Amino acid sequence: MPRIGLDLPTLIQAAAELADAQGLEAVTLASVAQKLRIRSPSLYNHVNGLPDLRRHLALKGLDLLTAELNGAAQGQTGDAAVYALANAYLAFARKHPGLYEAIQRAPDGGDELLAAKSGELVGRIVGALSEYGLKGDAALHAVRVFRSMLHGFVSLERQGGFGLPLGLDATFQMMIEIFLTGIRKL
Amino acid sequence: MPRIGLDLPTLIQAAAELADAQGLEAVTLASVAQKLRIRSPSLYNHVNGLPDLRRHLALKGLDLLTAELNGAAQGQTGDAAVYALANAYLAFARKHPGLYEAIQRAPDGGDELLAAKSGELVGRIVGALSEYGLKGDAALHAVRVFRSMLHGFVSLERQGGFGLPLGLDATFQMMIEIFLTGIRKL
DNA sequence: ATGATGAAACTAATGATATTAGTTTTGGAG
DNA sequence: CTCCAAAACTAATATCATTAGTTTCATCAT
Repeated sequence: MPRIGLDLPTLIQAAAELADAQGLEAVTLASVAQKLRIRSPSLYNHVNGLPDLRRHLALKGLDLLTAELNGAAQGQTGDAAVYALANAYLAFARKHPGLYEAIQRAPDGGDELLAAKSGELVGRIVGALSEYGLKGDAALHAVRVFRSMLHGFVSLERQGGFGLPLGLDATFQMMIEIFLTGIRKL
Repeated sequence: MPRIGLDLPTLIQAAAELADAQGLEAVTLASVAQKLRIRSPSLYNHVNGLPDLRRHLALKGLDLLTAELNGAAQGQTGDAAVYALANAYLAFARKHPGLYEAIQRAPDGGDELLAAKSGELVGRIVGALSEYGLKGDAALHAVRVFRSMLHGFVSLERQGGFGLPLGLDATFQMMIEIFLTGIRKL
């Protein structure tokens, strides 16, 4: 039994790589343990079972995504900020499909940390849309619509729901355009 | 061994009820067999394993959804048709969350029947948007954007991604409005 | 140096699942 | 009434998560 020196970040990193390469379904305690050259019960020294491992993946995904969005929106304002945010969101989902899926499938009921990180991400979007003079409920609705569009596109694209992948980037840009045109009319 | 007289439609119906009540994850051969008071290996007389069962759920979901959309769009034209389609889509996803999930998670690679039914559904949407004078690629993009919005909203709503469920219907209506405003400007 | 301690690995065992193989029963066609 | 194929069954295997209990070793206090 050589002492490997495994720690939580290394474990989550291995799981994240598996998720991004083969999908979240492929992340089992058995597969992660095999990748780390360890027996699966040993993982319980770092993580509280499969649900907890998935939760950590979601947390890592939220951290990464938030960081990407923050970086992309740096110094941008108005339409440029919205486009930057949207494109960074799409880029993240394409680069980290497994982590993206982990974010979506995380049950946020009662999980304070998860809710906080999730709220931080939404806050970034709220900020970008705050310049459009939307008042009260309209602002809330606009943020929800924006998120729906982004997530719907990413989700359909990943699942191959669009058929031929031709012109997907153009579709995405047009979607943002439609959104901006729409909310200016409100 | 009393002969139960189980057939494929009954089996799929039982699985669909389980899916809608407890989520697609809860649909296992074991759980379906228990609901039918049968041993799980017996299911192989009707279905070719769990993946095949999931496929049948997706097919049933597509049939139901397409029927709902067809009914809702009957005789409607223009904006009314788009609203009717969107609302029927949302209503279906709320009423049949398990079947909706089954549709999304179905791998359509190489499955002709699945692809055909999927195409039929998309065709219904194409029809509703054909009156807006979109030419060539623009029409393709518009359909994709519409589907992204619908799916994104439904998906986030189901997962609780919007936080408080307050005003979700208003958000949805505004989303359609934004879409229609946007594509008229093209 | 050395020895105790606790963390981190292990083995063993249990229970759920899907799946395959082979067996039994029975409803219905001839 | 007989036979047969379909539809149920039992038995067995493999994979997975999880729990319990065991061993080892790195580190820190002596």
